[in-house]
Amino acid sequence: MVSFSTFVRSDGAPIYTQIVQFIQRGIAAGTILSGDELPSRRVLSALLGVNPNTIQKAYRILEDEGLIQSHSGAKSCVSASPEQREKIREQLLCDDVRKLIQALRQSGVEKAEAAALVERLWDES
Amino acid sequence: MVSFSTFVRSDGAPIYTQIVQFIQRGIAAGTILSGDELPSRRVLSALLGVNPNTIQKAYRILEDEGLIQSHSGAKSCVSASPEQREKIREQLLCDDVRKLIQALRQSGVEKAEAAALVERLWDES
DNA sequence: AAAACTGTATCAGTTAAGTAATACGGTTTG
DNA sequence: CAAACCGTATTACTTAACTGATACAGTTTT
Repeated sequence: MVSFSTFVRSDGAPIYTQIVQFIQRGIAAGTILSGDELPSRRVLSALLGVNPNTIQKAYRILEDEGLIQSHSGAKSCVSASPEQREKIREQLLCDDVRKLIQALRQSGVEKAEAAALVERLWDES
Repeated sequence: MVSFSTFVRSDGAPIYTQIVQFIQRGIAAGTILSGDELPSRRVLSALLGVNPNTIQKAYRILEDEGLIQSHSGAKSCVSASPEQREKIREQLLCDDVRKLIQALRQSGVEKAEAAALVERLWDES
């Protein structure tokens, strides 16, 4: 069963987006494995204090991406192949890093300072 | 006069937010200096192809932060003290980097790999 | 002074997010 | 079989974000 105990609702991003990313990153990290059962829409909605439709929206997106499978009546489960996992990991990482690089460049930061900043702040979180 | 020639409208973030960040990062980088005139609401809206109200919203935020000054009838101009500049630079950088670190952590990336990734992707953009 | 600019304010329209209630059919469990 | 769960679908409402159009008063420029 996929655990949401480490899930933290953060900034202004939509909840369903945060849920999608939580699953995606869990798969990328290897924390969430293929075959793992997902909490039902009703259970997770009660757990996170949101509407079941919000969970459904997130699960729907993940299913469209081929990362989970849903069968009417039964619990949904993760179904990410190793190829998908590696692909999504690479994509997530590059997207995140590129976004930071663009921001730092606009702030006049150089390559060396950027890398140093990442290492310095890594342990403070 | 503050130039928007390097401004590129990117992802799904609100335009007024992107404008605010563009100015903030320009000040942090030293590209935009105190005393520089800003394009008027109408001129910039025509330049970027958006509504004047969108520009007004961005300028209003910057004024509330004390980074620019507006006098009814006259052009707005940048008014960021060196202390403000350093403060905003530190804040922007840390916010951006911390956001990345949190994302990479969730994806199971280690500190060394993160720094290496930043350096590797730095020259590809 | 007149024209052309400027910032400011107000109202309206569209879209998306989030919540809510309800219903139906399939699967699992006792 | 029956109860309890599951996924799915539909409709409606509220709120905020974002954009758009217009009008008004002050400043600059000629």
